[in-house]
Amino acid sequence: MPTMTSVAKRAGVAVSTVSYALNGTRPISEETRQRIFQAIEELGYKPHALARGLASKRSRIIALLFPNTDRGLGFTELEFVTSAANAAKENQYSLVLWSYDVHDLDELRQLTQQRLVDGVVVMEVHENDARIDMLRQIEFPFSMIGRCAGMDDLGYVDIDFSQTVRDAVDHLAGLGHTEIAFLNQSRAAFEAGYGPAVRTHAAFEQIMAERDHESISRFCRTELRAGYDAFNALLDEHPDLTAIVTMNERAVPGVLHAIHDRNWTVPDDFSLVVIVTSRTIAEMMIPPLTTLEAETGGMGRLGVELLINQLEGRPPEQLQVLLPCRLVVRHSTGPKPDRARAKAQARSG
Amino acid sequence: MPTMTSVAKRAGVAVSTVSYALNGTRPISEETRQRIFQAIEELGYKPHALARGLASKRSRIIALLFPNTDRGLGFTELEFVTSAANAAKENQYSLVLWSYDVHDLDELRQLTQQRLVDGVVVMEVHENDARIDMLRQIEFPFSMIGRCAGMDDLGYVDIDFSQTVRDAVDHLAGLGHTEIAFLNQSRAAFEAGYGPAVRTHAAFEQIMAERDHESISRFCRTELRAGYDAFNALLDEHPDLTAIVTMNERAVPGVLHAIHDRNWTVPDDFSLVVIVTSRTIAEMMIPPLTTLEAETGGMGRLGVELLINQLEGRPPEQLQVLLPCRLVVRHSTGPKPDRARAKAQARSG
DNA sequence: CGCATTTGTCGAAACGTTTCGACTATGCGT
DNA sequence: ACGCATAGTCGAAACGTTTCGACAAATGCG
Repeated sequence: MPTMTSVAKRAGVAVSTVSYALNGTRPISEETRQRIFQAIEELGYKPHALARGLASKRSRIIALLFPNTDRGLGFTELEFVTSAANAAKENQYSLVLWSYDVHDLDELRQLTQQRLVDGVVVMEVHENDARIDMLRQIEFPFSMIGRCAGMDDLGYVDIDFSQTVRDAVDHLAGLGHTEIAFLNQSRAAFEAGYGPAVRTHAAFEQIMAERDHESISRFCRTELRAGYDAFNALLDEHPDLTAIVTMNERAVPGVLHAIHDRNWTVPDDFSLVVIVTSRTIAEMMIPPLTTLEAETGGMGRLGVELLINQLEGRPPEQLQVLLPCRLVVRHSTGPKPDRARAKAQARSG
Repeated sequence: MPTMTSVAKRAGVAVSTVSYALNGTRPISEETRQRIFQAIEELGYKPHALARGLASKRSRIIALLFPNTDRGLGFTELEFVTSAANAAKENQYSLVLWSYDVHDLDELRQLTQQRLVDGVVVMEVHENDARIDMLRQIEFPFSMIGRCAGMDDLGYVDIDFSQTVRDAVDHLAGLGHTEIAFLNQSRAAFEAGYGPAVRTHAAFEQIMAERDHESISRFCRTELRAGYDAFNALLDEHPDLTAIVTMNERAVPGVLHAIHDRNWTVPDDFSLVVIVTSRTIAEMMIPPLTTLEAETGGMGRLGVELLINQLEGRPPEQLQVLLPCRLVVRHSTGPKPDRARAKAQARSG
């Protein structure tokens, strides 16, 4: 396997000269450069990543830190991972995947001490996140997907949850709906300070307050059955509900089943808008869902770029980015139904 | 940051001794070992991954090679990636993600020459895969998810497509269905030699031949609209069809729409079994799908373990693994409908 | 024309490990 | 008592880069 020394020999120069030519660290005459690159070409030389990293103290590897839940990542996170990998590659970095045990802070410390990676992108940041505190304390470079408390000087990229909820409610209100509920993710996630759950909840409350409406919301585990039960519970308590906003994509099938079991159809009898989800999910349901779609790909990319900018000492264009979601109207939302008339019709029909 | 030299000083031994103690490369007296580990503890020392890799010529990093398609990975692949990362971690390896351009072989060669990784796990292997040929030629260690031609001595893990298709057909036959079609993935994938598409096709043909039935199958792009059209085309040509087997999960919603638009219901008027998919997908549809579910998590793990065994010179328990899929009966399959009677009823009703 | 700067290059010292050969005790068989 | 393997340790040479200081030649400037 060719090494830098063999290249230097063949080109008739010192190894340091080869290094300068390769990295542009110092000026090199055009003629020498030519000779060097020719030698490189002929030998098929590629710098040894580890040696380079050891000498330069920069491995050009970054890690993506993702939570090690039992049921793997959600859909949204997938596009995320691939786009992060692509973004890293475009910047000549490698991306390593570190799953972490949420409760084992020490593991994370160990990992950073190995000096394998120059920095980490932390996924699923919580409101008070011990990991962030630690990284900060040991001054290890990082960027975040999501936000946490006291983050004024930290780089992050997140979804603009507040605006997204507002857009969802506005869409429904535009169709005449007034009795709207919010179906959150699990109470556990909320109480753990999971950003999306906390922020959407707060946003919904505020928006309803602005509209002088009661804020009806409910937690729901991220699974079919929980969605089914949650919908029924919600309608038992608030029979006048005509629409739901939710970020709980896994519960949606359950909700649809429950609606179906009432002999209602979507969107004639009930409207549903799912926020922060993807087109693929939306099109998988029947009927196809009206959504507010996040550009998750963009998030992975931005998270990586934020980190790399920081590593290279480049000032980022924006240290903190809030991404909007795009409203895509499909077939799960429609005008507010007239339940009284519907009932009368059913009786006469 | 503490280094091996500082540990050696504090313990009053040579650096090489520390190395031996750490790796068990040579015998160390119990007493010295104690002193060394105490020093390590006190200093909070962790070996420098790059230095270790450089000196030992083994980075303990492996790469997962995934295709860089525009629409990102499918759902199935997600669990896959996370389980691979976990398996690597459990074996004290790091996993880096390399997306590759299918057409750029040179890029792959470059990557391997960087000597960053000890080996690669190749995803989505094709029947005649140039990448595999290259890796083989340069004798770079690898394992495969999927199979390719001439792979007798290569390690791989794949799904037992043939058995899976058989199980699907048997399930439908058990319900009385005889007119069954297979909805494949895109013709492009098939012609590119994409293993799953090729193998399921072949299996279906053979099984139908065994049953003395015509083998009706059709290619279909992996998207909603294509599923819709494919179903209609299929039923125009073969009006007696009562069931479909498919591995094209993205087309399924389209198929369901098309069925719905005929005023048919699933499973009363038509049965559908989706193979090599996941529970999450199955539960997302209405009605929940009868599936043959792959343990994708197991695949990622196995692929990684296969590679690591090879790297460590351990003989693998099994060099080649075929994973079965499990039949999960939900609500998209039912007894063969009696179309004639149904029609008569409709006329009289 | 002389002096300071810049350009282009070199050699050597890092970077933090592993590994090899060599050396001293120690215990063994004879 | 004598050689001999073995346990336990050391020092030094890798591994393949980057980076620093030095230096000669070329260039600019008053």
